[in-house]
Amino acid sequence: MTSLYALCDCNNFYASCERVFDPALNGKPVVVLSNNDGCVIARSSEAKELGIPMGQPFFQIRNLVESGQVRAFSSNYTLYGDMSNRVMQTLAQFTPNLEVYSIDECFLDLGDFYSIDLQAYAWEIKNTVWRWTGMPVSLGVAPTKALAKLSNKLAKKSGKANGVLVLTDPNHIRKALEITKIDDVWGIGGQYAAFLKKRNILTAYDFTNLSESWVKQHMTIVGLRLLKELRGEACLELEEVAPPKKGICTSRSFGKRVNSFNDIQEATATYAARCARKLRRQKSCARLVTVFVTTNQFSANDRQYYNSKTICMPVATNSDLELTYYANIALKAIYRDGYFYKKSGVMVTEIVPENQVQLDLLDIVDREKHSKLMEVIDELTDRFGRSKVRVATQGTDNSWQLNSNYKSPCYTTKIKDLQQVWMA
DNA sequence: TCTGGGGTCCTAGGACCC
DNA sequence: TCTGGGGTCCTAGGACCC
Repeated sequence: MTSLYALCDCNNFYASCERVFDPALNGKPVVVLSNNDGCVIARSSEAKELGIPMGQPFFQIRNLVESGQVRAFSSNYTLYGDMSNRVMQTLAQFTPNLEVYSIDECFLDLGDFYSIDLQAYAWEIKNTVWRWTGMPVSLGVAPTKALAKLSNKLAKKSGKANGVLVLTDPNHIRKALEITKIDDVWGIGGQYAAFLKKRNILTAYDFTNLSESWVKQHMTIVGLRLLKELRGEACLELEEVAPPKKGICTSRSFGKRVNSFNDIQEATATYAARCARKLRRQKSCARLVTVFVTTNQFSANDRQYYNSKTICMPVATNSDLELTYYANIALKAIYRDGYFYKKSGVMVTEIVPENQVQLDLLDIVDREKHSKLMEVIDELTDRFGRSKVRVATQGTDNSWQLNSNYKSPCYTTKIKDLQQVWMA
């Protein structure tokens, strides 16, 4: 039995999300900015044509935005997450087995659909997603996940394919491998691409002609799997349920330079509480908490400082109160006066399922009470929004918070924002 | 030439992804 | 003035054990 996968990928996802709710943006260059309005993380095709690269610092294109040539948006993850759910639910109509690979990508297992007209089926998927959600997508269909990825990339690039490419014929697969540059292969990053090019491996096809032992020796077992996948042998399985995360991190750059302990303390407590909430959402607890702080690496004038501290807590927890408490102790251990800080973060690791926490006989925390309190806090947060209820250390001033000066309304999730659209 | 040998666990670091 | 924020897996090498 041969395998068959489709990779469905939203075109310019964040930019397209902004467009769905504001058709006036159609045909115009649109960019979406990272947190803190720092740099460009998504571009509409018109913005790409203007030559705006991924990751370009926003201040370098601010003039284009202010002169009206480009529309810029601060990232609005609530909106994007909701749009993503709508797209995935639509895709679920077309196969019982799918893997949500990222916020804008999904693998569909088309297992034994070889007998149907795949070209027509792929077009039906694309058209249905468009009709139901307003999201433009591209589809690549092939016998393995790596080939489906490659096929998807070609579907996007080729005017003839127009967003849908089915690669099942061996001759077509070979042709596709030949015209795919080695740097465009899924799983080949900058380091490996440079390494391979030096040895005159320039295309995906060149790569498939390497020996298994050579690839394994130089690129580990990960490279070997990729080699087999590109040759048509499926090695990567569909992961239908996301495994629980082994580490959870919340970190942000500050909206401005920060040099007061109080501000960093508030930010760090807020990040710790957010980690706790992420833990509760996946029904886990963590034993280790790490706090790090850093100054602005891009600043030539400021004195630089980076440090981190990990604390092993007596009992694995997912309580806001405990995590903010220990994060604060860690922060005090590494904080030094006299620096301008740019970023801090909290990481939790050694994660275990909530119901498998090792208890400690000397434990003085009333865990029953904490867990009930967290339940209430989560409910209030769901209803009234983030940080309406919080630990005192999180503060009320929050002058350290990020810049987000170009945010679109949360069209899909907030009544107030919906009204704004209706009134307009 | 040849310095005992083999197993496990942990960590740091390097590669990749979106 | 201004440069994102998450994650994963794999390997090498050291510590430790018998």
